[in-house]
Amino acid sequence: MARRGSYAKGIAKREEILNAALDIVARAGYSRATVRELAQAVGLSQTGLLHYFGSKEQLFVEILRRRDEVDQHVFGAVDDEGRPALTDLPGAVTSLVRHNAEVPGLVQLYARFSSEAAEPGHPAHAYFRDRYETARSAAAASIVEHQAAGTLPAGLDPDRLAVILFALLDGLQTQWMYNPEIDMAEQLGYFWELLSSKTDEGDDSGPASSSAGSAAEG
Amino acid sequence: MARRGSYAKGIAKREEILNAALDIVARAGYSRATVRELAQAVGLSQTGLLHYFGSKEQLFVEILRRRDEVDQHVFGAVDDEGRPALTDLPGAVTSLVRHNAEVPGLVQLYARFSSEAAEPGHPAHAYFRDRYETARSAAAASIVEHQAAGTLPAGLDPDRLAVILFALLDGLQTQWMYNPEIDMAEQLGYFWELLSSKTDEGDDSGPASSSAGSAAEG
DNA sequence: GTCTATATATTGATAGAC
DNA sequence: GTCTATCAATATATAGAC
Repeated sequence: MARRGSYAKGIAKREEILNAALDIVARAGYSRATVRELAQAVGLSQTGLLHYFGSKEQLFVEILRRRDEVDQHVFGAVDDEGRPALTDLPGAVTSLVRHNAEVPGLVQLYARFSSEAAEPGHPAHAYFRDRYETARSAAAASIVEHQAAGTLPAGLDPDRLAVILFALLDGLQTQWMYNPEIDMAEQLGYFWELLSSKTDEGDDSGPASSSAGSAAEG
Repeated sequence: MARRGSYAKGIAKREEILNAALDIVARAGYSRATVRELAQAVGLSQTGLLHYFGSKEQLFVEILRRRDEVDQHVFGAVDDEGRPALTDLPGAVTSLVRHNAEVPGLVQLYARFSSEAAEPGHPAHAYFRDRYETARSAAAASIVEHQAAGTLPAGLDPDRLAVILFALLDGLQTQWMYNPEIDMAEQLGYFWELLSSKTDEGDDSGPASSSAGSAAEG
């Protein structure tokens, strides 16, 4: 849109920074993920980088957002126009998990930053809260579709299953960081297996505790 | 054992510090969990506290160890002599989770510290690695017993289920920190339900990826 | 054993020049 | 937009007195 010197370039530079940061973090991990290091990696001074993202927290949030966007396109949660796509949920999630095992630094960034931001006053608290909300909501919707299509047992509770799914993803990553021999994809596959072999009964008593969704997971 | 001035007192003081710290962290959370704050809370100077635990990391590890011991006794993973007890695993874990919801600060400490220590070089890395190993091992053993007793389907793979169980516990806590309305115990109950309604078939293909165990979980 | 004082290190943030 | 320089805020760790 806007040419003439400034606006467009600023956006481009932001993109460049984000992509580079994503790359560095993926390899070097969280400890190297200081504003200075990241800045230097893209040939900027600390101040230069902070010019684009007011604070470290905002920078990190943008990095994670960026990553989500990429993952969502790669693993088919959204189509080329960015609209939610109806894909094979188990397959997509498993692919995602397999991909995550290739970028340990990002897994670490996600784990650390999300646990730091769990503190209610943290600048990135809302980001994660909303992200979980959205992800659960999308996953639950996807589960419903699978049930309609007969690819997941109708007896499953979409909302609760969505919570469990993302809990599992996060938790697997933690254990994997301590023992890379743990095969996240394999474990996840077993989980789907457990679900599928569930006897197909109607609904049950307990009230669902939250909403549902289908974004990518860190 | 040893009387005469020093040794015994040192141990007692350590205990006192640990218990107090546990209490403070449970209420105040991780941000207040600086060596200084903890020291002051037990009427010591920062140096005074560090005299008992060489570093912050060691202190935190001891706090978590302490907590595990307490939890294991309360929730029956070990008997009064400290030997592994054969108890109702689903029940014990659910009780534990319910208890954790009462001590948000500890959940936070666990989440943050365990994600920090995930970095391979971290002083507490080995502690968590071993803890997960032990916990999985004990849980898997417990699952086997339940299967023998007919309280869990024989078709379940103990090793993989143990990984999934602890992943679920960790992950639920994360989501719960961002949205306390998420009922961890309820979610866990649903998970057990899913398992129990599993059609009771024999074993299957996939190789198990890790070992098993039955300690408490943060 | 416990304290005071201090060293040390890190890092995020700001002021202001170019 | 980008840099240099500098601040300021923590926090942990250590030295050494009492």
